[in-house]
Amino acid sequence: MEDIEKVFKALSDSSRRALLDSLYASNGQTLGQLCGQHDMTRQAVTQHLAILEAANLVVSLKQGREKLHYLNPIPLHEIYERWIEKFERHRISAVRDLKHILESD
Amino acid sequence: MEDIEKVFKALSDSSRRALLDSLYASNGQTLGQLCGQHDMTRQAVTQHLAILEAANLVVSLKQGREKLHYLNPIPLHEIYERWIEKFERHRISAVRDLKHILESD
DNA sequence: TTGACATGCAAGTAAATACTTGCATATTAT
DNA sequence: ATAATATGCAAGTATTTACTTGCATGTCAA
Repeated sequence: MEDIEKVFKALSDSSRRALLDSLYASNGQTLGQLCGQHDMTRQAVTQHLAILEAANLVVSLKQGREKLHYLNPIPLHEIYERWIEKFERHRISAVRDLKHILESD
Repeated sequence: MEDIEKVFKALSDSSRRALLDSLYASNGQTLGQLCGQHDMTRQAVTQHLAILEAANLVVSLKQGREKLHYLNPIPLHEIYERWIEKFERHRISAVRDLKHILESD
């Protein structure tokens, strides 16, 4: 799968976005800590984290028997460069044009 | 479904992202024109466009027997505000910190 | 008004996805 | 050493999703 495809698919699930929010609030959490904040089984959290890691949105590091999880903002930056920036550039005028088009029916 | 959920799900499919690219290259295309550029059945394109419309990424307008499709950049802006901007703010330092963390194992 | 064209609608199928369950392995503390 | 803790692995299930198929409706041109 293409890299950016993995990122979008990872972000398309609300449980995974909630995990990212947890890590934004407190970076470097263990699997157990993340489980404590979300109403999912540990295995579900593990699988979601694996998808986030495959998308490179999360980087993990084993320390003893614990696994620490860190956010990586780079894939979000890539989405910005590919899918936000160019639309953002003409956003105001594009919305104005769109309104005119829709009014003319 | 939450609004931003619809947007992420809409963006998580490569066929739909390709349709957005087509509309970015040439806004206001009919269903038939979009079908001509993508190796999918008309019905598949219709269903993808319905998902893009439900996410408000595309706005359509019937004109006679044709249906015209226009990009709407607002949902992308909302993703930017909710999911990109705040990570972007500390991106450089966050990546530096991440490297140090990963080097220390 | 008849035929060609553009799109709509809905049921069915196959594949992908999220989640569960049960057991296994590795690390730390007593 | 032993028990508690933290995580890994893998098979099974249920839901969602993408896609196909077939027919229906609406619009325009000759």
